[in-house]
Amino acid sequence: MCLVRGVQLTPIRQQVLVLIWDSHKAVKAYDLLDRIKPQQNAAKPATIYRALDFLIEQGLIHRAGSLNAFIGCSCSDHQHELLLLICKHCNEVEERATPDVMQALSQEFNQAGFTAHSKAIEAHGICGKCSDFHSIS
Amino acid sequence: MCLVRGVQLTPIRQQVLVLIWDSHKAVKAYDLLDRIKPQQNAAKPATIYRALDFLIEQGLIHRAGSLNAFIGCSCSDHQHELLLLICKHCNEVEERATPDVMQALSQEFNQAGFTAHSKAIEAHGICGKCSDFHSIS
DNA sequence: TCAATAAATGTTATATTATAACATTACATT
DNA sequence: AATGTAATGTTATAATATAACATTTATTGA
Repeated sequence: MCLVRGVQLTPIRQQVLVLIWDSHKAVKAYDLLDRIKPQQNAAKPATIYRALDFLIEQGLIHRAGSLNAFIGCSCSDHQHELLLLICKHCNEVEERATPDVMQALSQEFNQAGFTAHSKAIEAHGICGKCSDFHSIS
Repeated sequence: MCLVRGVQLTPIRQQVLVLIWDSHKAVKAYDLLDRIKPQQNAAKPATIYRALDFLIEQGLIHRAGSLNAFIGCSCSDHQHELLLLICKHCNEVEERATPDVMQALSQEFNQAGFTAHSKAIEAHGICGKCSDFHSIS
């Protein structure tokens, strides 16, 4: 994908991307910094934030504003405007493409005369797995 | 409203709320800290963050996660799950109640088996006023 | 090819945002 | 008055993020 776009997925950027995809939880920048140290001994905050900026620009990850954390984008090649379902219990983040919601949103933008460049929806609550577990036990 | 709920809108909390409502832009915590100093000489970060926590709990303000900033909630008495339209040009934030979007969202939660406790939608772009201005000039 | 340019990274420092932990005060209830 | 609770004061520090400038690496174009 990066090849096609003529941008470089350098080792640092790739390592950060892999670390983010290592779990389905939102990851903090400084956790990434700690975890990239074995491979990038000289890594500093700027190292991470630059990689994050790049990955966000390319639509490969999202910033979860409500958490000050980052999460891989599972639909990078098509639209990556999506809904993040953040579980308070297991901390996993589910991403969903939401055509209906997005269409309703677009209408709202039109009504408001607003030109949207980016949009983000974040919901906090309890995911299916965790509520199943609780109701069983 | 706070009376009805049996919670205290103390001077500090009220002053913070007023300061937030002083503009329709999202306000940073440390700006609030500076601006409350004339009235609350002893104010420290904790002073502000405690007031902000209270106001968020009561649904009187929102945290705009994508900005690390805070904005008054114009619909505190009914549902305060809403859409924030953040203008990159004038920095004003318009809030809109969005029944259609919220309904589509609820369906999405059902499908995902997700129990939502809170939801936030933030859009970045250019507001009507600013795009009018640009197209005229 | 090689100089010029641009892109990425290294490095140091610091700015910004937020919370922890414990002390004190204010006020209500018994 | 004693007790409890909510709010605030106070000090310190943690966590998140960027600025600014130097150096290295990749790309381009003569």
